[in-house]
Amino acid sequence: MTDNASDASRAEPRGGHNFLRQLIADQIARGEHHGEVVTRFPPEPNGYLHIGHAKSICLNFGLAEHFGGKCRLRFDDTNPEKEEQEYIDSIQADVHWLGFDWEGAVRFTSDYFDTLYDYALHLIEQGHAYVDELSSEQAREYRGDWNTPGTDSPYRERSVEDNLAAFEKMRAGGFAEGEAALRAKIDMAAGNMNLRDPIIYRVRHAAHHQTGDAWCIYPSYDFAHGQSDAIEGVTHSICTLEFEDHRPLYNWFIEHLPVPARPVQYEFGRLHLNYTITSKRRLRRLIDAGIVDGWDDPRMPTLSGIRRRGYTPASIRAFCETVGVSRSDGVVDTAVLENAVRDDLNHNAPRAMCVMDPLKLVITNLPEEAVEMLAAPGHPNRDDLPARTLPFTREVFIEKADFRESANKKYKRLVLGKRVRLRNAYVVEATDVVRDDAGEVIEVHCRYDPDTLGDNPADGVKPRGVIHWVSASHGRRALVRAYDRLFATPNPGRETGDFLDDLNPASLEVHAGCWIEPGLAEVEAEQRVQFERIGYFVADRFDHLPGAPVFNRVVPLRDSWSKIDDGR
RNA sequence: UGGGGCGUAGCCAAGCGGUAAGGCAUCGGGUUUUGAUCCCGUGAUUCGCAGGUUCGAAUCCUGCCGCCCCAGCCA
Repeated sequence: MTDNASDASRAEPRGGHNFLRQLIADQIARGEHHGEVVTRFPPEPNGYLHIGHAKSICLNFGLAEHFGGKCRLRFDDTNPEKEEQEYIDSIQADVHWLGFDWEGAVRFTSDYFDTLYDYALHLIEQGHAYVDELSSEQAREYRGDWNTPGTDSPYRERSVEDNLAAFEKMRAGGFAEGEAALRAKIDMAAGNMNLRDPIIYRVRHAAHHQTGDAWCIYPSYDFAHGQSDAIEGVTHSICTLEFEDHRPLYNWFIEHLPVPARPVQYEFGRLHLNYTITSKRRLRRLIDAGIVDGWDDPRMPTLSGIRRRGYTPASIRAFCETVGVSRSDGVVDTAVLENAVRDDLNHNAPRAMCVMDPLKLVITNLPEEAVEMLAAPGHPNRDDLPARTLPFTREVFIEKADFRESANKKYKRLVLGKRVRLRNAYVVEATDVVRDDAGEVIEVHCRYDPDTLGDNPADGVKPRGVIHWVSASHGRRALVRAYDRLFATPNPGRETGDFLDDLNPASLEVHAGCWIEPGLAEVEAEQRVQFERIGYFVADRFDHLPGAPVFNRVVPLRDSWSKIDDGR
């Protein structure tokens, strides 16, 4: 299956509760917002999007979709020193991949720099803002702390004319960075630190990726964000919990400025996943330390990594829906994410066979040149997926783990002297083994029962189970990477102090000598498939070549057996 | 010691004065040519703790405890 296949069935997933969806439904019922809901996804282009952002994307776009409103993509680009075009591109690609389209053109906070500048002027003229020439160190001292009220800056009571002139000097490049900043005149004794005369504009002699050298002063997040929301007619400005105590400031600006609309900020709890990390700093360390291959390594929690791992956009959306949206800060089990993709792939991924750790099985009552083409379904309960054809030959490969010389009855695979069914083919009975000089079994001999295609043996002795296989003469070689979670502990670094000490040493196992059924060698990159009895896999987005197949394991099949009994 | 939040089953999460939804996980049982899927069944005398109001509280009041965020001219 490809992404489009799963997008086709974009049913409203059920499960998690979303307090914002309910709140908006109530508002609309009361006749608010004129029935129109406008949201936005406002990333700063300073890094790659990760699974946590997916929750915000699904929330903002999902709400607009649900209420027939609009959602836009707006880059919050007020800090040119940390932002890059590369991120602007990757963020757009990731949002699209997730399955969302923003209304109209991509927006940038920098689109509104002129208006924002005028708003700043307005604040100065109204006596609500002043240019502070305290250094940032001095400003920190004046700010006080949680237990000490701040002290007014000596520049706080400058005249409007004075401020206007100083602000113009800032804009014209008359100040070096840190020498002056425009601040809102609110309350230096406020319990909420955000209200202790917050910065509105600061000096940055840096070129901006969108506006070039047009400006050497840039608005702060607090000043730019709400006003941009107002300019765009955003009705619900949704952000995460840590911005909660910025809300009074958000409202203060809206109330003191001649903005065209009055957006309202709402906060929700961030997504935390156990066994993973999402901090930009730590993710970068994984790359720098060479532990992963880059931002899109299949083990990374970035959307590009998750995509390369083989997760479907639909499964990420379903996951976000399952997790729900609330105001509490919880930690979601990674198993829920894995389960979401299993759900999707179980329904949509075609089945195939792959032997990852091969052992030769010789069917001695089959002539060497015999090739029987067996039909196999593409999916056990979906006949709309195309069937496949499996060449059945004298020599096939089975998994080493699927054969034992002796085992108890719980072992439902091939045992010397016993029977097992080859998936989609015949029942075989193991008769002999061939050993190498070290005594290791390198070949198993068996006889097959030609009357067991679709039937049990006539003598009533049923096979113990079903194992997968690939023709040794007609199968194709493949490279398979078995990925697992990157960390071995639920909260990396919590106990050890350094998250790098909690790595899962087996997060990647490369299987170079795999055998896949012939039809599988020609699949396209990003095609997903279930290797029966093993798990879900995807043809690598970049490394897979027709004729030189490379598969990534998305997630193994659920396995209730391995944790119960080893069958010995 | 200040300000803002959050505490309901292992994990998410409803409930908002009338006697504890749902999902994931777990554990039983059934079906099965994937030890998968699917299908049934399975858990809180109790809602952080302690008091109080009430015929009746997870829901209201008081006090306490725990966890998260805030002292960037970052977002």
